[in-house]
Amino acid sequence: MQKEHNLSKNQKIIFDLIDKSGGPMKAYSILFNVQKKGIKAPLQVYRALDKLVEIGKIHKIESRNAFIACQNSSCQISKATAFSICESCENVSEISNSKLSKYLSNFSDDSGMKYSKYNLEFFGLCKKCKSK
Amino acid sequence: MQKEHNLSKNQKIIFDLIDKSGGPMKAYSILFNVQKKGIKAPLQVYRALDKLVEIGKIHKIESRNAFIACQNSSCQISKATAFSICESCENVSEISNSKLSKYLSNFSDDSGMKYSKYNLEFFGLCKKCKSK
DNA sequence: TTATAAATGTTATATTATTACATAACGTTA
DNA sequence: TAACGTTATGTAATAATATAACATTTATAA
Ligand SMILES: [Zn+2]
Ligand SMILES: [Zn+2]
Ligand SMILES: [Zn+2]
Ligand SMILES: [Zn+2]
Repeated sequence: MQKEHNLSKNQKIIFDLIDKSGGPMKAYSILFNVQKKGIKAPLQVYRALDKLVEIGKIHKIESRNAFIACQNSSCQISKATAFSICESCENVSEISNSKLSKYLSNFSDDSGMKYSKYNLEFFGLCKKCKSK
Repeated sequence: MQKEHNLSKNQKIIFDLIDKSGGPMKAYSILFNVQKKGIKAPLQVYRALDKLVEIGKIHKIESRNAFIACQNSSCQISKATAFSICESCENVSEISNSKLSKYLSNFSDDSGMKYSKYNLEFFGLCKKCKSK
């Protein structure tokens, strides 16, 4: 059972926007879209984004400086994320593959470092773009 | 046998700096450090960085907006990169593990997407920081 | 209630990266 | 060598991404 997070007003506005968009959104595009709802400053957006990332409702796509709603109901803690990114249309989707996540979560090398978190980004061409 | 890339003047200055630093460096810190050598503008730095990334002499640590010299002589093409990052001291090292790279290079899911590239970042505490 | 933490509002500023345009150096081959 | 195309450089301006600092309000809970 997951912990229920009661989102605050700004957090809810911003999460709903990202979630409905169905894809990755950039911070200033989010800002532009929520100005009519009274969120006027970048910091208001970044604070909500930080919190949403922290509780796993969204993830940051590091290579794109963009944020996407979690598409994987079981990953509320954002400690093990994997994405596939189309380099042509920039479509992004979250990879939910238990073998992969098991493999990476258990990965260790000879550095003596214990990894508590990872983020993996795969790049390529999606079906649509490949057939063009 | 790898292709020999003759670095241009600016590319060489910037690669040498990053390489000697032994760790990740940020673009504007690089800029500051090479101003005495005549490189005065951000764009000069970013152009050299782009080229160095393209030919695999350096990699970008996406989660840190920083650049590190390739520590793995065999990865001149930057298509399959993995790093371990200490969240306390920000030490970064490139992971060179043939099992891991084989596993990820061959990874495919049911999306019909063929992945030509990946970047993986592991996070945790390094030995030193753990024992503090 | 009272204190504590979490969230908000606002202004300013810092950091990271690109556009646009002009010039110079380099490598190839006629 | 001369002409051509490609790559690299120089410079100024600006765009895009993100945080600092400070004041106030709202939610949580002892
Ligand atoms: Zn997720
Ligand atoms: Zn695509
Ligand atoms: Zn490398
Ligand atoms: Zn450390």
